[in-house]
Amino acid sequence: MDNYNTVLLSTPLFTGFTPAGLNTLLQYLKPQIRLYQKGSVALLAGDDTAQIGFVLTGKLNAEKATAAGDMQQFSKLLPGGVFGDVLAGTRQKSPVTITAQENSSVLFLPVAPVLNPQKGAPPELTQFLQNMVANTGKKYFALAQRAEIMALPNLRAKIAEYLLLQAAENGRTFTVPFGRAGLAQYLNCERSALSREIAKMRKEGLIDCYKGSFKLLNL
Amino acid sequence: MDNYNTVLLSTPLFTGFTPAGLNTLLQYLKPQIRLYQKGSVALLAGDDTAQIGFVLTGKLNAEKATAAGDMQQFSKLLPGGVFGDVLAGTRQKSPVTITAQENSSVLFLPVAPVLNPQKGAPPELTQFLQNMVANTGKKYFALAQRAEIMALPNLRAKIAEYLLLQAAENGRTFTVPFGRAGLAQYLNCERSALSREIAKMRKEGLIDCYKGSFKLLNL
DNA sequence: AAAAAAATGTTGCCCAGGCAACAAAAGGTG
DNA sequence: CACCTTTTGTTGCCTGGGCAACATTTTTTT
Repeated sequence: MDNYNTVLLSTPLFTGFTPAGLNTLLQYLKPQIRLYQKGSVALLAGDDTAQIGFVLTGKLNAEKATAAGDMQQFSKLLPGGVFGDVLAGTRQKSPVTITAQENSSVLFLPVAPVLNPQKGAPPELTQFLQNMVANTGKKYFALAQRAEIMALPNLRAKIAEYLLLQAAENGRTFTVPFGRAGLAQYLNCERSALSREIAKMRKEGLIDCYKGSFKLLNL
Repeated sequence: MDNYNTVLLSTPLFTGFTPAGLNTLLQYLKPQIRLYQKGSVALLAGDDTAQIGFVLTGKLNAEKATAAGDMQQFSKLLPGGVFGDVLAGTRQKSPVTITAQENSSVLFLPVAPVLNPQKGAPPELTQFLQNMVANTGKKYFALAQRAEIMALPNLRAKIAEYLLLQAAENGRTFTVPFGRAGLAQYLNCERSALSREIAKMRKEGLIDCYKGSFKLLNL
């Protein structure tokens, strides 16, 4: 029981929890642990689950069928990874399929007793509920911010907006959480084009950078 | 009191409510109604409110400061419009400013007693809580879908994906909720380019359409 | 440290689609 | 219906950046 406590506590849905509080809550919520063999499916696109999955061990993949019919990979889920957290509250069907890429174990937490608390619900439930709502809200705003950046009319604007937002959070010097390839994907542009434009901006004296580290010289 | 019940009930956050249930809930949540003169500010960017705003009468505007410093308009809020619904649960600062475009009245609902229910909370609270979570989740998925479409590599793909998604929900013949200009904005492309490509697709016999009505002939 | 693999930089070609400018059609309004 | 406004279609021009191909640097492996 206690061995995966630390994994759960590292999760945004359990921020602010003590190990004891977590245990109390888990006793109430009655989670299930399921094991998946490499290649088996933990969540199928089209399901409407009402459970949140927490990856305890192993590695899973979130995939999505494209219009072309092939499976497009999306994100990897490592221990501490969470899935279904946004979906579980809605009565909607999952847009993604989640498959075990290695033998994995996942803890599933039903949301019904969170959204529809029973007599005997522990006070910790409130914290979890707040975390759930805050978590989804944060994800929404993060996505909205990305959509806004993607919508900008040219590459220079995208880069500038992204860097300015980073600077607003971390000051004029900061390190981005992406490699070039990842940043290109985030900004929705070609990696080569991104390099080109960054080089141009450097030549113009707007920024200074080395790999993931950026310094804004001139806004 | 009863005159704005219907407005609230038309809102996604109150779906499934009876007028009586709504009243019971409101008595517990102790909403505030505020009046705004034309031009005054109902929510300032940077605030971290913990209230959900329901427009009862009038018309407000959601605006956002762009990197360039000017105010970019976003969406209009008419009676039945809701704002702060996603924000309220997170402890984040509002990215938008909301200004009254006409004299308006807004009902504010505090979320604290929803996320942190007190003794004496009515059973209706549960339904509202579920609506809140479902509402944010739905918005998240709607936005994720748009982001995915925007990320497609060319205009034809964007249009096709959008139409296919619509068809998946409504069948081969359907009407889109946008005019051409709105659709172009949603797809993040030029209106003229959209018209051009739609015309091309029509000539190729892929689709048939008149204004907002589309019919998919060949997938 | 040598070799292999992965990430990043650089550059030329070329076309999808942004932009502008105008035409045509559809909706209001008095 | 005559007038104005808004929405939609069409078309020519021109460029930003996608794409491919290769160079260089960094990281990992043995």
